[in-house]
Amino acid sequence: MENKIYTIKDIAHMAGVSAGTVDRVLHDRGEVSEASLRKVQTVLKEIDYHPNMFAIGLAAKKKYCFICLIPSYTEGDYWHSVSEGIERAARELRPFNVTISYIKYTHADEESYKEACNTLQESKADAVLIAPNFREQTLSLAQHLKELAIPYAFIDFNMEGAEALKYIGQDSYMSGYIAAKILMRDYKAGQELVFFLGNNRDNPAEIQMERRMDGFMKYISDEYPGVKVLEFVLNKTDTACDRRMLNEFFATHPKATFGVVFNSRVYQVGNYLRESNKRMDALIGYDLLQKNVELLKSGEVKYLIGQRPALQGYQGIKALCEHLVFKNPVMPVKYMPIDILMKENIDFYFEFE
Amino acid sequence: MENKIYTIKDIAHMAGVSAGTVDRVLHDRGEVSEASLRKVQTVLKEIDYHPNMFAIGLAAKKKYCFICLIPSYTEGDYWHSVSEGIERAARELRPFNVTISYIKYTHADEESYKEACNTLQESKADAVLIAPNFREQTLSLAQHLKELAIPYAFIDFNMEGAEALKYIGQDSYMSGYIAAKILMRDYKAGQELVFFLGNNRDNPAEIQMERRMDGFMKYISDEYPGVKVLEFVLNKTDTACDRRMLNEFFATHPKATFGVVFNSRVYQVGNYLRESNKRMDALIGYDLLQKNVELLKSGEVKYLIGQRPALQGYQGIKALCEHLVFKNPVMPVKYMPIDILMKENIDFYFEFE
DNA sequence: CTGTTAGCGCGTTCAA
DNA sequence: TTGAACGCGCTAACAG
Repeated sequence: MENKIYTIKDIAHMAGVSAGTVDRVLHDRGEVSEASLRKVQTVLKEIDYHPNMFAIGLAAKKKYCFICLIPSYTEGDYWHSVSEGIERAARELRPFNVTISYIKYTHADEESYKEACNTLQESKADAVLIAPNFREQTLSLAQHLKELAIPYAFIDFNMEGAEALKYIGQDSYMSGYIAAKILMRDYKAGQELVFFLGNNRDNPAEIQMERRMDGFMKYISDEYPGVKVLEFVLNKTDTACDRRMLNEFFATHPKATFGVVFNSRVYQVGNYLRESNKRMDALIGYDLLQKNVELLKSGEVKYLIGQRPALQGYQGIKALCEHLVFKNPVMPVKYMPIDILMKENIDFYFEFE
Repeated sequence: MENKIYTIKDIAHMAGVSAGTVDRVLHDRGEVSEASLRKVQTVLKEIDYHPNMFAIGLAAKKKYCFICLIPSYTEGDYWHSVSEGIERAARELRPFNVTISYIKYTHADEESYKEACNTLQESKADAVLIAPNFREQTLSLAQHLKELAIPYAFIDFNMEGAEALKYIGQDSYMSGYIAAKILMRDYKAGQELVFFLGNNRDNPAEIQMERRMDGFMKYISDEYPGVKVLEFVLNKTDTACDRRMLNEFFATHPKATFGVVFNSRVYQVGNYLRESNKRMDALIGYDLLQKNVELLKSGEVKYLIGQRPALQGYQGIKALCEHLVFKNPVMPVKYMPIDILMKENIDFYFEFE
């Protein structure tokens, strides 16, 4: 357990070779005789050598170009948080000559995704962070990257079959299960449940929602098997239409006072409630979008489940960097915590700092 | 929004002085004429200069000695987590010549704390991280440090009146309020509440418990004003005694099925329940000690409130470093998130990585 | 008061 | 195949 910090010079001295040779061995870029190689390796085995990161950062001339394939976003939405995490990683890694750029696509728009994938294939990246969308394009992209030995990581959603360096995201099934467990605390016999769903069922991102639903239903069927579950499809954009439909829905289902929104747009329901001066007994949703958080504070939304989007972006980039730049091993899967937020603890919540 | 990365040389060039002078200005260690000072400051105001941390790390010769005054601990307990965070910070900061050492005391033991404070005053530290215990000694220690201009930060518990560089911890009142809100979900009329309390009321750490209790009672009196609340004092060490007393307690109070432990020793109650093959309808406690987590998983404990001890240690050290080494401004207060853990999300929980 | 200079540890030439 | 030499950006010591 020596505490001494060894430098390349130390190793060179001990092995009886020069620093240059040690460096060649460490980065095995050949041009080293068998004899020197063995001498250096012997020394390396004996000591606990950790290169000085600061010297590496300072000296490195190699530029790394990371590209992120993520949905485009507006201020305060989910992918905005992801990009904040990415930006944070970018700042930390800038001294290592890592530069990060983006290729954005429209979420759930197949044409847009396809185009983005193509753009990515044409650009030359050293590593890629992907928020996957459509399966087929993703797999073909993964294939292409694998052939070029370009490491790639997935965030948010794991595309089975495309073996990425790393997947970072939440266990959707369990987060659905927890949503149910939290929500049903307030349940009293006779009340009905509403699932507010998105209207684009062809969307691959719906797979995630469905896993959440499965988890949710698992809890319901275990603990509250008799509960009546209604479904209401929210229009992604047409608020006026939603409003009419919701009015009608709540008029015809007066007992439907427990709501779940499986995507991150619980604000659609929350805003409706606020505007029409209604309340549900309990409404739960996902993700801490600004709009969602406001409604949590004002009470229309009772619970939010957080999945640390910024941390996902941050860790995704860091993982690629660990692998590519620092040559450190990387765990293939990292599940994010399932954070439970209510009016009372939302103010103390943060992902960083 | 220029993206250019400026170096000291750039600044020197722009200001028409030498790099040495710029360095003197940046670290205001005098020996600079009014004229040069102004020229450099003008340039600094115009550009967005961030020194290259790697160069700093590589070049710095100054040694920094940080000392942590914290309770001694055993594997898996609360202060062990804190120290893990500190160690993580230590690893990150080692290249900046920051070394971290500890002075430990026995929690809630006034003599031990006094002695530790004295040891600290005699040792020469460049910065100090304090987990405060007894008020009087803490204030006098703070006074001493202030006179020597040694920065100090508090974690876990804020000692009012001793103006530290930073306080990092949880809002105890709110975390008590949340504990009540969570616990009472399962409440059914007629059931009784038990507060399991520690037996050393003279302990200053009890102040924190009391704030939690206040928050808890605030919720109870707002939402369940009629609930009967019982108290049970746990012996810190004498398990056999506790066991007898608990048997008697539960025998005489069959409706007392809702429990709260305001300190981190919910495992005392949980283990009793497990051993005597009992269950309470709901039991909530604080802190993710190994023992607590096990009981959460096996069901004797239903909820745990987490307060990120490791992050507290980590951020405490980092704050001192930001202030002392990097000369960056530091926010005086940082509240930790109030994490809600249940059997279902405990496996995904982590403070780092 | 100011400019110059010598490293910090490592990556990368370039001669030998 | 190797070693020596330079520079990354910054700090600190030194000479002017």
